Amino acid sequence: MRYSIQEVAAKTGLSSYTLRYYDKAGLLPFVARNAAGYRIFTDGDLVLLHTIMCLKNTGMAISDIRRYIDDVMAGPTSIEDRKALLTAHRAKVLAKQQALTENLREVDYKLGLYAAPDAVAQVQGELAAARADKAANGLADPYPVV
Amino acid sequence: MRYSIQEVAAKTGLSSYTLRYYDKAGLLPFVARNAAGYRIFTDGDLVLLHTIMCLKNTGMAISDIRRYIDDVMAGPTSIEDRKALLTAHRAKVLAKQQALTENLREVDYKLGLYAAPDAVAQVQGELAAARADKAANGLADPYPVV
DNA sequence: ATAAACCTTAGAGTGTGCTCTAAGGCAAGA
DNA sequence: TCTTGCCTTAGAGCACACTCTAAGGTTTAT
Repeated sequence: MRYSIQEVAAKTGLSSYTLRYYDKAGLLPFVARNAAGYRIFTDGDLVLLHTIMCLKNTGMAISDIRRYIDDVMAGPTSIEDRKALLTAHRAKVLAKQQALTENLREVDYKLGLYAAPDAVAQVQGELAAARADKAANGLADPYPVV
Repeated sequence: MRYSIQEVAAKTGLSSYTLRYYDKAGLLPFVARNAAGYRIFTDGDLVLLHTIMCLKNTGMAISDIRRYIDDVMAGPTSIEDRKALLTAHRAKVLAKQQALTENLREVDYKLGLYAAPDAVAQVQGELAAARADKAANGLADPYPVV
């Protein structure tokens, strides 16, 4: 099957602007053109585009995705570079996942506090502590009077 | 304890530029000033700054963090808004975590392929399939000859 | 008193990833 | 043939989160 840029946009959820931007950035060197210069995507192109979106969705920079695509275009000789690229990327994603989980725990703690039956009392306690901290340092109270 | 902007920068890992940017964006209305206009941070301020970094690290936009800080300044009357804000944020973070995990599985699949003993053969197979896909659609082969 | 090292502000500049506009070519139906 | 609606490009514009510069005031040590 052959697909126009709008069809690919509909299939992937990317805008046609974004697809052209990716092409301009060197991410789509494999996409063919017809006699008029229109892009013609094939199913194989969609598989590669899926990989690109996968890397993008895990936070890889466009410049690094480009390096990966250059590797794919180069064939089997680039396997070592692909491995290095993806291994480094994988480590970054794992670190990000862990940080996300830790930070989310704190958000959950706050949410638990706000959902507690004595939420008002607890929040008032926090506010009192913050005011005491300012007073102990000889600083004005920045919290509006309730 | 009282801390200068540089001391807070060293403690948090944020630059002094970023701290001033956050202040300008309304994220630090609770930070006091001395007679000369210098910012004076207290330990209580660092707790709030930690919360700000926690929200930032989970991908919350500055404008939403500002709304949360406005809530904190307003005291217990804003508990419902804080709950709404954090609940919505939590859902987004969970969705992001899940997407990250799914996309990482595909990266891992690719890595497994490249690490396999027959990696070269598999990559050559992929390349052959991509070339066949182009040929089947009457399109030129974009892959350089090896 | 003066130099060095802080701090302040306003506002300009940067990097990333889009997002859109303008000007024009191509395709298909009335 | 004309209109409508695609497609193309180059390049401008935008949103976000910083990051830095310039000009000037403050603090501290010598």
